[in-house]
Order: sequence, then structure tokens, then C-alpha cells
Amino acid sequence: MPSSAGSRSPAPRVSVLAIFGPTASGKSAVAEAIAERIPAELVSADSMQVYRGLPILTNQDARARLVGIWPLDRQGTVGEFQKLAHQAIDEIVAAGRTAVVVGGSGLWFQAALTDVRLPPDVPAGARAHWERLYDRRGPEVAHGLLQARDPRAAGQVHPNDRKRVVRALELWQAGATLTPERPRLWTAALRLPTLVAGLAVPRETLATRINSRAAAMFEQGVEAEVRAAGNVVPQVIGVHAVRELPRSEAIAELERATQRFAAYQRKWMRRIPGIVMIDADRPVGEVADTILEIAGDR
RNA sequence: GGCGAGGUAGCUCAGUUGGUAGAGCACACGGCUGAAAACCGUGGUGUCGCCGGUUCAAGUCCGGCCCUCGCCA
Repeated sequence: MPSSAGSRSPAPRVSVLAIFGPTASGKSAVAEAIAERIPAELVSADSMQVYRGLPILTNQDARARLVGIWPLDRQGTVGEFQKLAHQAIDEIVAAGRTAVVVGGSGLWFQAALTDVRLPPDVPAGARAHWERLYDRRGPEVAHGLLQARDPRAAGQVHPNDRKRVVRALELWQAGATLTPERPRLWTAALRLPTLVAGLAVPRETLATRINSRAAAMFEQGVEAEVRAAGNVVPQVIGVHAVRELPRSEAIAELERATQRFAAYQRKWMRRIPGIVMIDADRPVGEVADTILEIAGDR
């Protein structure tokens, strides 16, 4: 999309432009358009694009930082990512440019923008120990144990939520807690002057785009990509479908799963504090201009 | 046209000796501070193909019709 000839792009007063939106809302394109207008660099806040090896399936934007930095057979964490994201953002800002953070994954997006303090490391093997306990003695016993150790955490985690019961127990053992009194995920202060923009696209438009994107992935060769990926550790949407199902069924499944994910992202988007919703159902250049206008006023 | 199988939730199907319909997935809403495209909780959304019969009571039994699939003509 060509930018309108006379569009002014006032220098944003904020250091960070953060853009959140569901899959196929045009996040990357808008971010690129912003980078064409002002001195800026892109930082991805996406829990799947960090991995190398599935660029088509995860829709990677190779021009953003923190994309494709980890091998697929490694299990990365938000904590690791948070450090890298803060580093990247600080570097960009120190160089006099605007950091454009693009997400993605709600938790990762928040981690990149705020100082929400993620819990400390836990000893190796702790998780396996508590998982064994959970599996052998059952959810009620494990949760009861947590109730005795860390009642506040127990009060917020359902016994059936194996991941969180185990997580809470391993954190208790490490002298920490799953549920600190503050700062909370949704109230943690932003690290830097930031404009958080949410891209709003009508449901139907999004659905249409997602479906055509799914079909396009096959033309671009997702099947070969997934085959070459081997045993994938992160649970990327569509890996199973592409690998196991005949093409037409795989496309249908991929569409369904991506629609579901987009709804999930939309839910996250609504709860991000201070987010400014932008109508993104128009040419990317205009969307970029709008975001810059608002940023210039801050 | 004949024979066989089948028509129950958006989809795939379960439904005992007749007792007012249920499971997975999907969907909706919600939770979630180091797996987050993950994980967890709550919710059944229905002319049981149609019409009639038997019965206190029919998704279930009987008759007719319609539709789908397969085999044979």
C-alpha cells in the first residue's frame, strides 16, 4: 500500500509503539508501514515466532527482532524472552529510534512492555518431582498439599489444572509463589513511555483473511516445512493437522484452529490496560498514520 | 425397480427390557505470573426425517411415505 503523498509523520513522543491484534489483523504490515515513516525497529512479541524452522506456519516476519532465535527442540520461557525483549527495546531507544513491539501472544506482549516480575528459577528436577506426585496421588492430594503450603495460590488454581498446581508447588519449594500480591500482570507499570494500540477488524473480514491465508500456506509449502521440522516441541497450531491429515481436511482444521486463536487474541486485546483501539479495516498506510498521529499527541 | 444399511445437537456418533435425550469435537462465557498458538472451569444449543397406529408413556414397538449410502438389476 503506497502511503498518501502528503501524509505527515510527526515524531512520536513515546519511545515504544506497541501493536496488538489478532492473527491476520495486519499487525506486521502496519508495523512495517510505521518503520517506513519514522526511524524505527520492529520487535516481535510472539511465543511461536521465536522458534526457527516453521516460518510459514507461524507467519514469521523476518524483519522483526526476536524472530527465529530458538531451535524447535528447545522449550523457551516467557522469562527468558522478557530479558531479551527489554534488551532489544532499550538498544533501539538508545539509538534514537522508536521500538515497535508487535504481538502476538498476550502474556509475552505484557512481559515485553512491563516490568512484571516473573518468578525466580526453580531447581532442576523439581518439576518432574511434583508432576510425578500429581500423577500418582491425584489432583486432590496435590492440591491439598498446595493448600497447606501456599493457600493463596491454592485458592486461585483449580485442582484439575495440572500445569498450575505443579508450577505453584515448584515455586513454593523454591521459596517463591505463583500468586504474588503485586505487581500483577494487568496492573504492572509500563517500563517506558508507550502507546499501546489494538487493531480492530470486523469478525467477518478477519475470518475471510484467515481462510485465504490457510490455503496460501499450502501453496507456499507448509507440508514440506512441517515434514522437515521433525519432533516439534512448542505446540504450534496446525502442526498435527498438516502432518496427519489429507490436504483438504488439514486446511479446514487449520482454518478452524486459527479462527479460535484469533478469538482468544481478541479476548486478550480487550483486557490490555490503556490500549487504544484503532480501526484497522482500511489501507495499512492510513492505519500507520493514525497510530503516529495519536503517538504524536502523547 | 429389488435387497441391505442408515436418518438423533453445528459435525461424528451413543442411546440398555418403551419412562420426557447424551458423549467427543465445535461454539459461548470465564480464569490463568517462567508451557500462553499452552492449560483449566462453567454452559446442551434438539420438530430424535415426516405422517399415522399401539401404549398411562415411543428416539425405542407396528404401518406407510420421504431422503442418503452401498450392492444387484
